[in-house]
Amino acid sequence: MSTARSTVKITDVAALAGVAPMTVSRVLNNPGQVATATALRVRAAIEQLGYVPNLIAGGLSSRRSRIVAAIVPTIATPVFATSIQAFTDALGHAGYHVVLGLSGYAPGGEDALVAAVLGRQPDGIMLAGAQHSPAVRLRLATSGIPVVEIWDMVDDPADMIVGFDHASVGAAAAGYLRAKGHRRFATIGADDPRAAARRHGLADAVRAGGGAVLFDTIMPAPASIQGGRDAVAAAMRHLHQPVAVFCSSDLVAAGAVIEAQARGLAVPGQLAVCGFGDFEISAAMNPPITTVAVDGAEIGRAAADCLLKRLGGVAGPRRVIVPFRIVERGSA
Amino acid sequence: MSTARSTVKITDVAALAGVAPMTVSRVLNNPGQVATATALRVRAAIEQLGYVPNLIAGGLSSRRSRIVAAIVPTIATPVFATSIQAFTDALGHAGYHVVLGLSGYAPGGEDALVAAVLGRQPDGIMLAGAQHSPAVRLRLATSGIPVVEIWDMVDDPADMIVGFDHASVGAAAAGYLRAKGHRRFATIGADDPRAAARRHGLADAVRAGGGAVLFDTIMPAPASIQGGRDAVAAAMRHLHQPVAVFCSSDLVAAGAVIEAQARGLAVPGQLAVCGFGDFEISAAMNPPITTVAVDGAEIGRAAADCLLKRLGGVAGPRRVIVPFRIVERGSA
DNA sequence: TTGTAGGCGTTATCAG
DNA sequence: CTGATAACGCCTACAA
Repeated sequence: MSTARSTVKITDVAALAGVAPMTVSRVLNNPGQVATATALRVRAAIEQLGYVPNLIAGGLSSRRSRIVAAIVPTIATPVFATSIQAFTDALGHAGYHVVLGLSGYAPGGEDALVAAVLGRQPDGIMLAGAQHSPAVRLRLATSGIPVVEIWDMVDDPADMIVGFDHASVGAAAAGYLRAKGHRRFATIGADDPRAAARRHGLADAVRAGGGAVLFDTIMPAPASIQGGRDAVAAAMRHLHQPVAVFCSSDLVAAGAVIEAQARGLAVPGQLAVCGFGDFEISAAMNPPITTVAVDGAEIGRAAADCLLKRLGGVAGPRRVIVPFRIVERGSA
Repeated sequence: MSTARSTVKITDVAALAGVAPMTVSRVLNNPGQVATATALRVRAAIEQLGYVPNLIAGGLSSRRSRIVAAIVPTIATPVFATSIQAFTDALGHAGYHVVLGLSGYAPGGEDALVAAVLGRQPDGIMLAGAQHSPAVRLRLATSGIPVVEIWDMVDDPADMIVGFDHASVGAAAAGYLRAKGHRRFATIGADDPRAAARRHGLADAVRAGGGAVLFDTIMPAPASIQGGRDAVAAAMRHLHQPVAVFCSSDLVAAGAVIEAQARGLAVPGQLAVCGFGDFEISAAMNPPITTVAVDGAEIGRAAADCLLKRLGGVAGPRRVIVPFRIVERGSA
């Protein structure tokens, strides 16, 4: 490859190879349609000129941008970061690029972002959660492109959805903790809709079983370790008997364990702690933290698969349930 | 906004508003040039039709994609995630979208990614680190677009660079720990070039001061809490006197503290621990972890500023040094 | 302040 | 298997 100028275009390659631009295009996009000898000459010319196809022009012409948008509240927390990582990897291998949109946790942050990103003519779009404003839903519907929602599960997704039911997570945690003999509960969680669903799932199951939820702490999203510490510190002013705390995130759970230990409370004896997410920190703590494990990377991969299937014209499932499971460790 | 079909284009808006397409374009891109009354009619038409400009077409025509590429090894670790978060936010406010590229830590992962993403005709590109293959450097140079490297500092950046010198971080940590009376050291770190530079910076300073580095542990990148635990567990078979460990990441440092506590070693008495990054976990641990703080979000913001300045035709600094500082806490 | 003409670089389509 | 032609939807440049 020579030190080519930046403006090598398909016509330059075609001229050097002695073919029409269309043939160069075919070598790149439909190699099977081109005679081997011709393709060889074209590839040599591409190499020699350092030609990089202009995907903007190609996208305009073909009406396929080969871009997929991914919109999540934040990537500064492991939940979405792992999914985005896997999603981007999977799509990258298929020749797609991911445009990242960070909507924050403020209501309405999503709308402007979706509008802006749709102007990019993405071939598909991925969104965190299944709760979107009517404006967003309308935009998605009129855009006509495949949509995958992730990290949630509802009966009526906008299009496709990959995740699990959060209320069931709470119920499963309640079942596990009850089986361990706990009857008094507390929750600590971030102010976000999915965390709320898990909290309610736990509370409903606990009450149905004759237990009690003595204390709820809600902190601004995203969840944090320090938030967990602070919440336990505050709760200890009110709670004078052992409880089991269900945390909206393993970060919170880790904070709860740290604060308990700093106060000389036995974990799980005086404070049993159950987290959510199975982040790395949970297995590495001492005691290791019992948690509800969800494979965020698998969610990202599955979401990419859904999109790629649809873009390939294959009808895939509308709802993909990625299982969660309770990982019993030392903290509860 | 009615439930418009997906293919509303600028000519539709123009027809409805009774103006030329160019006037619609001006309303969107150069509002100052259009009479207020005209602009009002145009905006009404845009609203009514639910028009979303096709940025692909606009980009092809204007030769400005309003896309910026960001290429980092991973976002599954707080280091780059916070920078990407801030970078994306800052550019989003200026009307740019970020295309995310995840190169991994394997050598050569960057090359294909840069080539592919340059086909997208980004207006600028951000890369983690200042060490790139000759192929990548050539591509960047011939592309002619602004480049910002982040999280490193060298004399000869590809173009612009925002970060700090990693050897100095190691030296500063050594200085701090020596002042605390430590003479025996160990390092635990990920196998990545910047971590290596910090390690060497520490080792050089330690030796220059008559101290000794007794033990080095290198783990595959990215760094992890469990990696820190394992490293301390392994080191304890060889070390029978107190040492100060310098960790390549606060995750590693947290693992070191957890493992030490699990073994009944006093921190900092028998094992002093210094981390890097000032991630949330460090302040929240007990004892809280002494670390070298770097503002990853500030790096992302500054990188965005550099790019935006250049794209706006303003000459900015080539090298922006984002300071680090030692945060003294309980672990060292 | 507004409009007209032309082209951005590629690919769909149809013809050979 | 290869080529010619005509868009794709918008914006730059110039003209009125």
